[in-house]
Amino acid sequence: MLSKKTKYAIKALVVLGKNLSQPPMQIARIAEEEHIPKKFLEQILLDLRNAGYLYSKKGAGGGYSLNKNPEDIYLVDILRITDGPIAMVPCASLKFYHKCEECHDEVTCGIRKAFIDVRDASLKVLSETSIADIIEREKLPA
Amino acid sequence: MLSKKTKYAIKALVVLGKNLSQPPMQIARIAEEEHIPKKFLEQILLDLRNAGYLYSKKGAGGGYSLNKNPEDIYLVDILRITDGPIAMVPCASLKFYHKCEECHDEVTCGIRKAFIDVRDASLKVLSETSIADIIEREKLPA
DNA sequence: AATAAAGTCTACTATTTCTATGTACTTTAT
DNA sequence: ATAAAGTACATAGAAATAGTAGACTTTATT
Repeated sequence: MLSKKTKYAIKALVVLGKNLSQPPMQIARIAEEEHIPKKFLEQILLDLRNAGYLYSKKGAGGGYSLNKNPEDIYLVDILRITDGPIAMVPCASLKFYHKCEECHDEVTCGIRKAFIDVRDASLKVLSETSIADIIEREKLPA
Repeated sequence: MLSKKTKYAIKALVVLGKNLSQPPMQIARIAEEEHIPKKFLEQILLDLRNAGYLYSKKGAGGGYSLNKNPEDIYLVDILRITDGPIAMVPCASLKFYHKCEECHDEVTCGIRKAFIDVRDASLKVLSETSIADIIEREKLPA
């Protein structure tokens, strides 16, 4: 399951993606609109900022805006920042690989091989879906 | 991430799948071979049994064996028993669907649509991979 | 019939991870 | 100078996961 952190991150990016040409948007406003606890959202936006996806401005009239085009922000990127690995087992992870403690022999492990396939399948979708796609889909009928 | 419960369940099923023609195997032996806490494994095997995947026999000489062919036990089934939903958001789940609390309008929700795609992708792999496949893969070179 | 070897069932505890909040600090516009 | 914002770090609270305990039932063996 996706953590709330990640869900909030995606929601915030979608909101900011709709706010492109406007002045930066305050945390408090995003929090209110999306029903996200403000202090929690602060942390999340900071993570996204430190990862290069957001631009922030301090002081009066400050706030957050996207630092990339919505077409160039993919779900994989966000998930990896907020939730970590995409794979369901650490030994099948590309970016957060580490050995499973109890594993005898990783090379022949059939479980690992199966979950590498699962990872590849979800990775494909997550790498093809951008914030722009999500915004676009909200305009369409179900 | 896969819970340890699920990982243990898969390992146990694989062991039992290799034990097909032999007499039932004791929990203690599976636990030892796979380095799984025995009492924890008891619960897991019980779940798998109650779901119809294992046959059990009490008393001296008792133990567990598969109640289906390894070819007919798919990863999806196991995950759903031990971990629950395959989807990453409840509103995109087939078997464990429920509304996301904070969701305004599910029908147009772009996040939901994206994660339905993700679910379909992983579901496909998980529904195509059986215990027999895992056993088969362990025999192959990396 | 007695015994020991197994699984069953329910409840509980411990640990970890996730979610959220609190406080003090920095930057910037007015 | 002041107020409006973000930044940083620490901590608390809640929920899920992992693991443990103990009493009970069934069955093979003697």
